[in-house]
Amino acid sequence: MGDEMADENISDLIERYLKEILADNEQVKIRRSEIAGLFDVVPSQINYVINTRFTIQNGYIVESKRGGGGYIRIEKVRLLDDIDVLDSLIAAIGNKLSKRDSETIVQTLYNNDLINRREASIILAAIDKDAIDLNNNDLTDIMRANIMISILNRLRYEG
Amino acid sequence: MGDEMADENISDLIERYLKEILADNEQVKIRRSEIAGLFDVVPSQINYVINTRFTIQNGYIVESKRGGGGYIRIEKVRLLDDIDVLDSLIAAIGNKLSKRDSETIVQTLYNNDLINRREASIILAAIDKDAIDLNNNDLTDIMRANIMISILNRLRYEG
DNA sequence: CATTCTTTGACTAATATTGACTATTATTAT
DNA sequence: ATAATAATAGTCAATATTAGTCAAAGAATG
Repeated sequence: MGDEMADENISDLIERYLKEILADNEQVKIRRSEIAGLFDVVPSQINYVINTRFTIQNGYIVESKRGGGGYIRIEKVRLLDDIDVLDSLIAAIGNKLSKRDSETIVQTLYNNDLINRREASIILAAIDKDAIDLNNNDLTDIMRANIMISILNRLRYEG
Repeated sequence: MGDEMADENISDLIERYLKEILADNEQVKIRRSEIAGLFDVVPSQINYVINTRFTIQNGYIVESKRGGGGYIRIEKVRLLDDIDVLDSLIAAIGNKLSKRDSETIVQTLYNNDLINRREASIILAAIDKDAIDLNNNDLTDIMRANIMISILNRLRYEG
């Protein structure tokens, strides 16, 4: 317990390396194979580190591009102070979401000043039954849940 | 290290070069082989850059002529009014929509002041690959098209 | 021991780059 | 005029260069 550095695994080291850069920068842009080479791990371990340690819940958004000149960019975002509403809404959705419940959620977001009227309208259009219909009510509810969760995660941060 | 990775791919550099000219001019007229020579790439790469980055959806029209004195001209399109923008975007979507094209559309909406930055990112969240993924690329593109059209239609009367 | 977390690598997907071949237009020769 | 040649740009498929996914194996934890 006294010497706590010694028991870090490589994923932790990579996480620390990236977060040290992010302490001084709003974002870090890497070439996956370079970082993998630096720590002598397979490239896909970089994905593992990112998926487990740089989530939106932790205040990071990640984007990437493949092909020549490809990269992975990790960006720090400022999380909103009051995210409890979002957390509980996401938890309540689970993996299916009915049209009626989705409307309740949008209303809740509006009541909590997390979205304005126009944003509410856009969200409702995105999960409109005709848009996401799949000739299968269960699949439609799953799709609606996925889209809604994606949007709720977006609302976690400002900008 | 940190903010900048020096290595952008060449296509991005060519795109940036042309857009810098277009920032000050309504159009740019080039000789394909000259630009290719300038960036030390094969001439057909110029076509690749144009086809992937100067589409009508992004507000450019391209015309060219072969033979002696041949050229490629890229022209910024002036979109008439908001409804026209939305109509032409909807018409251009058809029944499938790739991630790349969807990003172009959102950029066009933003450039034409039809949506703000936050609305743009909500829309992108709604059509995010992970959200609408169905283990089937074709279905994902269809779903993306449906959702985008639904949102665009909403914007028509949302004002 | 059971469970969860980490590490690995084979396979997949997306994007960029290249070059051989084709098409069009202008210029030159007959 | 017409035909040949030169000077452009276009298309498409092969190859190269990245990152992503997933499941199995291994390690750590309780």
